[in-house]
Amino acid sequence: MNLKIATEIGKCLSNQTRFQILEWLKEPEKHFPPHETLKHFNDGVCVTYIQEKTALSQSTISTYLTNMEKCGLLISTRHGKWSYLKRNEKTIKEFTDFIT
Amino acid sequence: MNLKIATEIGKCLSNQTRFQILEWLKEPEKHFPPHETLKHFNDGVCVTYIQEKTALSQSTISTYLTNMEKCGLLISTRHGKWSYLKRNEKTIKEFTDFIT
DNA sequence: TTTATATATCGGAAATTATAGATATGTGTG
DNA sequence: CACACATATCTATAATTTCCGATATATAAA
Repeated sequence: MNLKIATEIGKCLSNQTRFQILEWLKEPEKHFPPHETLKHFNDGVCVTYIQEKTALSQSTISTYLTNMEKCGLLISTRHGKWSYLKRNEKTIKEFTDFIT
Repeated sequence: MNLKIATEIGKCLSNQTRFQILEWLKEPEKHFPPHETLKHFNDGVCVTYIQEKTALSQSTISTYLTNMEKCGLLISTRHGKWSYLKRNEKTIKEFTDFIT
């Protein structure tokens, strides 16, 4: 972790919706309905579910999630036509260690 | 710690200068000259030293530091005409716990 | 009380971010 | 291949943030 990346993460955490998404993804089963095709949350939650819950537009949420992945906060996995997002606990730890 | 305050902290960490200040304040003696009047760093570093090191204007740094104090990242202590800033480790810990 | 120094606040121009709609791309299905 | 659906990217406008100079306030010293 370095200052530049840490600041990029800070930018993601400077918006309530993005911060909220990171919180929701701590416990996907508690905040999202089960996936019909994929029977588990091992790779996180699909973009559509996250988008519906935030009530922001699809393009906005897609951009948010892309940026959160770019700076390492999230990990994206594609299964067929769906993208699933989960927390990247390794980077999150590096970030909190960097602050502390 | 709650989402709103955590996001305010995120805003402070979304700017490289502010993030850098928080890092410098981990080890004041390493990054700043000794204070002439105050013989220790127990209450942190004065605004002027921080401002000089960043090379941004006095008004900008003053605003930065005020905001960082408002959201709980820093603690401000006045000694005479100087204000000294130090990290608020308690809030920082609450923030990192909130993320994790 | 006047002056000098340290910090805070105000007002505004420039830069960046937020957010949406339109469109493009990727992928499974008929 | 054509279609439907999930996601990504492009473009543009509104909102927010950055950052400064000017000015105000607080405190100490003369």
